[in-house]
Amino acid sequence: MFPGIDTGTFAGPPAATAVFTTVLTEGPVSRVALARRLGLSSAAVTKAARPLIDLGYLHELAATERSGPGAGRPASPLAVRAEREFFLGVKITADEVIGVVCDLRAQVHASARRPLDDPDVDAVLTEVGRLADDLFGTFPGDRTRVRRLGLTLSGDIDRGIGLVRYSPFLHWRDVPLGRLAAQRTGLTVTVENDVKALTAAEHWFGEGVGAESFALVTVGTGIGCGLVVNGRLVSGSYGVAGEIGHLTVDATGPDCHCGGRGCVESIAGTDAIVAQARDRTGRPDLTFDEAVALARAGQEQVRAVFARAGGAIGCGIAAVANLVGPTRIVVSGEGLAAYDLFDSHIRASFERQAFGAAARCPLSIRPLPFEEWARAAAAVSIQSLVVP
Amino acid sequence: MFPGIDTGTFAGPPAATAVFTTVLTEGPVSRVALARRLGLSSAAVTKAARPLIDLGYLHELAATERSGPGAGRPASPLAVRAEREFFLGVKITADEVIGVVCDLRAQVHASARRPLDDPDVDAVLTEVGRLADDLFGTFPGDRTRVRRLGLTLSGDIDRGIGLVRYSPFLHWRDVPLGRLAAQRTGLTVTVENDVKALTAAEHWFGEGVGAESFALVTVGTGIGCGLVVNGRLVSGSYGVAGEIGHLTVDATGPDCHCGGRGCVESIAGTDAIVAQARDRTGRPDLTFDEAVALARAGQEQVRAVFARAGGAIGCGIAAVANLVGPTRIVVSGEGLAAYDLFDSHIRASFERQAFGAAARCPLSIRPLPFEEWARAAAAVSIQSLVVP
DNA sequence: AATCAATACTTGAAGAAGTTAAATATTCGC
DNA sequence: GCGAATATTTAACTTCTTCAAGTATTGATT
Repeated sequence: MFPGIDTGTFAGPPAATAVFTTVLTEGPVSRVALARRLGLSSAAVTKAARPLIDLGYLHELAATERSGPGAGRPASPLAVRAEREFFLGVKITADEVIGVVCDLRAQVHASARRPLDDPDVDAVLTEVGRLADDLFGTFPGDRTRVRRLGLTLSGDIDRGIGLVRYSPFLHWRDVPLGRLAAQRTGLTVTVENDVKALTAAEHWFGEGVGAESFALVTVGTGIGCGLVVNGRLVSGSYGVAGEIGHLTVDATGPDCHCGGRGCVESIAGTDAIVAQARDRTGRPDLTFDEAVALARAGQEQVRAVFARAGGAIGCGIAAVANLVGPTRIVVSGEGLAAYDLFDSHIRASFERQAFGAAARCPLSIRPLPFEEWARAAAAVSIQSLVVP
Repeated sequence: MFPGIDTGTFAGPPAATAVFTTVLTEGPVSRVALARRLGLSSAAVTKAARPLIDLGYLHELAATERSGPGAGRPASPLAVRAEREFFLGVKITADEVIGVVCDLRAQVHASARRPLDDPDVDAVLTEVGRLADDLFGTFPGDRTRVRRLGLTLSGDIDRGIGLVRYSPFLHWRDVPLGRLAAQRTGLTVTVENDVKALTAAEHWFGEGVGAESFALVTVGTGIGCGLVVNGRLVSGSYGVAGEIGHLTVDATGPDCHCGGRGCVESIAGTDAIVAQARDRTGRPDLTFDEAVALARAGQEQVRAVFARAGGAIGCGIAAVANLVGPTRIVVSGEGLAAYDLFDSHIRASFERQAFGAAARCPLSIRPLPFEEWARAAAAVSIQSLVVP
């Protein structure tokens, strides 16, 4: 059972995978509850759990206080032994690499970042290696328990073979990043698109837990979206999916760099907001932060820019709700540092444009801690251990 | 094996279901090809196929001419015996019921329609019963081989329990149509939303065959969309999915009856087109057909109305491509009687607004034969036999 | 024509994964 | 301490699939 667990794979019977992922994502659960949840017999759960316990991935919690009617043997819930294994997660951006060490439950145990001034593949790999060293330096746990690394970056990625098909900001094409990073670090590497990783992380370890379908929207320079439908991440047949930033919301709106017109991003992207704020205030050197400050100070024209942006984002989110009907939607991203200026406009626009019962979809709007992106990379690495 | 095949269920081992659906949707295939396609051993395919052949659902085709390199035993491909079983499909609209009899491969063998002048549940059931009698009257095959009925109508449907939660045009709420129709007809009944049914039908028996993800857009009074993602029909957590008609495409556009603004439907729905055409021509009694005639005759103002409508539909379709990235998209529906007026505008708008590689998604734009909706109902019934 | 290599399919034994039913464990309320 | 209730384990059995070996059928080669 789980023959190759120490050589890097974790392929067991389907029931074992199901049991492990359920315990991992839905906290301590008793065997009977698992059996009901997964449609298995409790005997099957007992059998599936045994090797996982023996290998140290799961353990039994002390019997909990009664919750039911009264009588009966108390349950001994199964829980994940989070320190059984640790994972490196690294997000690569245009100007820095950000890394964390997480345990099996995606809790962060160490974090670090390094600047990046050369987009060359080799230079990036070197910095990733140094970042890993930095992380090992501050990581208080047993470093022999780190065997996996998750890498994320924006662009067109083939997760299956660890290939970066195209990265616009690093100017990479067809870089076999997974293989290269594995050679450098000696770790088992998973590569994934950053937004998809964040979506997967939120689906397994965040607000998306238990949702059959789920969407995560990131607001920033670009406006992106990751989708989980019927429990699976949506990838898009041509590599494009969740491109909420280029939905048309205003046929008479500004031209977009994508060639379209009135795209969400051309109204609500960071650059678009700055451009509009400069235009309205007549200050051609205004920065985004200054625009935020002006809006917070009550400058009506700049506030209107943010209101329009929030409205466009709301329309985009409503489009997601109308088309795929997710159980819940999380809105996040660096751009949401200006959270307070967006929130109400996003909600108002969403509620107006969501069709019928789709408006019942709960919206969480919250800024994102900086290391969350790296944590998502680690989360993808955790997934790759559990569901290869 | 397949113990209840004659009592209405068709639940066999997973491999058998997989083999049958693959042969059904992807035409005659040899056992080896099936094994490769499904990730099974050829032994498993042989064993799974035996009872299906014995029951008369599959048969072996004569060995085909060589296609490969040369040597080797020729394949005896498996094919579906289409006349093994027949299916009734009925679409219920506001003013008529349309029905067909299909074989296992969803080929139409008889078709009929009856007017409907009373939206009362009982009256509709009576007409469905009479329609079934009409169909049996003209059906040339063995009517004891008809055991299933598929019913479709627009609205909010729970396929699992055959419940019509809400039908706007019949003013039904929570009608257990599946149970009622089963009592009347003595058949095993499946109920499904009409657009979802059409999507499923196209996915199994039409242009969507083999596509991992697929979208079907219907243009008419309403503008709807059915989605298949990762091989499964998208249902929407709150019962809403594929609501392409209420995506915002023009923030400064007309108010929509849904409460939103600039929705696709408020620009490209049949009613919206008529209203705009009346407005532009100053003829308050203009009908849709007259508007089509004027446009075809070259009346520029009316042509512009159709152009704008096509543009809005193209934006909606681009939104689908950008968000879920289907392998292909079929555009169809009654409204496409005016196909020639829409086509180029839909394509142009789609190509402009589809992001990057999403524009590679092939678009089929074609009008829909009237009985296609009823055939889709039969197709859903076929599915319910194969995958209960 | 006989043989060989290639490919398709079948068979039977062995194994994996799950189920049912019965046994065991642990608690509460009396 | 006893019985009812609930959780977990165990063992026997069923079902499904694969593996390995064998059969079938063809084209190419001798």
